[in-house]
Amino acid sequence: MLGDLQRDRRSERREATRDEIVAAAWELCRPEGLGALSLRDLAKRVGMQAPSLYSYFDSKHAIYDAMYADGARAFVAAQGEMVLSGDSLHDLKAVARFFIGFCTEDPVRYQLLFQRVIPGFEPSPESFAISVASLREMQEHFASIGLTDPEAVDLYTALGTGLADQQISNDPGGDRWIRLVDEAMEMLHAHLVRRAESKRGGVNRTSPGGRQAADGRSRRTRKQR
Amino acid sequence: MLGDLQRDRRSERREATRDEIVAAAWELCRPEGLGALSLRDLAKRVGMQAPSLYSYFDSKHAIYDAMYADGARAFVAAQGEMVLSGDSLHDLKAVARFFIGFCTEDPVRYQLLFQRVIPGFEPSPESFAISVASLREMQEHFASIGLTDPEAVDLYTALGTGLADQQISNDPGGDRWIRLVDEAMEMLHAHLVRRAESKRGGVNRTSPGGRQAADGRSRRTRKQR
DNA sequence: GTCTATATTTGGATAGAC
DNA sequence: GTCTATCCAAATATAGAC
Repeated sequence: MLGDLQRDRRSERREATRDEIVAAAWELCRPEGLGALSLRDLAKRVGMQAPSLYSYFDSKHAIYDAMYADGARAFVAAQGEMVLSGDSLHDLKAVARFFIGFCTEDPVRYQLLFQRVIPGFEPSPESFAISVASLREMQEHFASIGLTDPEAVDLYTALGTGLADQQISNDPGGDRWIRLVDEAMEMLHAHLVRRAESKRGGVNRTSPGGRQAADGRSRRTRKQR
Repeated sequence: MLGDLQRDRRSERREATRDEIVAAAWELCRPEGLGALSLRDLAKRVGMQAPSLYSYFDSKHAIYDAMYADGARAFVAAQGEMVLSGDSLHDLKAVARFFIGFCTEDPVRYQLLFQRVIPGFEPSPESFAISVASLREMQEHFASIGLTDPEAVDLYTALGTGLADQQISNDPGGDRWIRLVDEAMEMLHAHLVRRAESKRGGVNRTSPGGRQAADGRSRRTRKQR
């Protein structure tokens, strides 16, 4: 039992150091992008010699992978903060604001999670599983407001990533596209209502207070932003 | 005069080789992204030794810059192929299809032109000027169909890049988002019409055959996708 | 677990013969 | 303009003392 306690303290310490390294890696990448990460610089920043990092990570890619998992977990956490009302337009806006906010508040994280920029790197199955779960959760949100049509969801994700991407690329730190989020969602909502009227099935016309049954189970498991 | 002729032949040859190098660089980047370019590999691919490249380019960044200029020129050329009718919805679709087609047909080019992925690289003023000119041309297209409101243009670019980006990241080689272009543009058009009705000024409700005076000179010169 | 020392590889870039 | 030879710097990664 005493052995157990010791092992616990040790692995806690170890975890803390790993987290410290990952945090330092983010900071190191912030100014110049993910490609600018080097083990020497990283070690210096946490007060180690470069080889010592190998006590914590097997390779540089393993560090990227830990960063990926970290970013994905941040996404899940932020997603948990969202409060949905059941009103489709309101919730469309809420989810979009959340997504664009998450992307723009840390462009490097966005780069790692959503773009393939490191030659040869892809997240491990374990890290990837985190983001898959969060995307499933997002699809459940969509379903809860009656948004089950795959094409409608695709339209939504295109709008969301487009706004985020333009904001990051062309007005970093500003709000030129962020402030268009509500208008964009109103546009989409109106379109989906019209679409539903002609096709039957789509978003709720008006949100009847209560939540709609999540009748449409998500149809795709494919990775999607 | 004879001297002139000789110099001409020589510089033509030189230009041809430069082009050959740039073309090889594109191919080399295609599989793994821009970060995977190395001078040794590049030289090997064109049948040279690495140092010989320095007869043609001063540095690796100079090669990226030539690639950038090449990509921007391709954009201009493709843009020239577009035929616009003066009908706002039709032209909205045409421009969007052009843009998404251009982006998705060569994701690495998209990466170089529209994303900052190489640590420390930015295009030279001369190369950048090419893309600035093409963006001005695009804004004139917008103005010609009465799309002069900056926010409307921003909404348009967000939609365009979002569709392109999702297509590249989540369905490379497919058409899952490409096939949504027309619907997206109809959505945008309807929105702008409604917007115009309440605000006065926006897109033409219906396209009166002839072109509308490009009254609204583009209000921003800022770089924009 | 951290260090020093070093291996190894691979970059980009230069010098100088031809 | 192209080559060989080489430099130099930086990178990842390993070995082994402490």
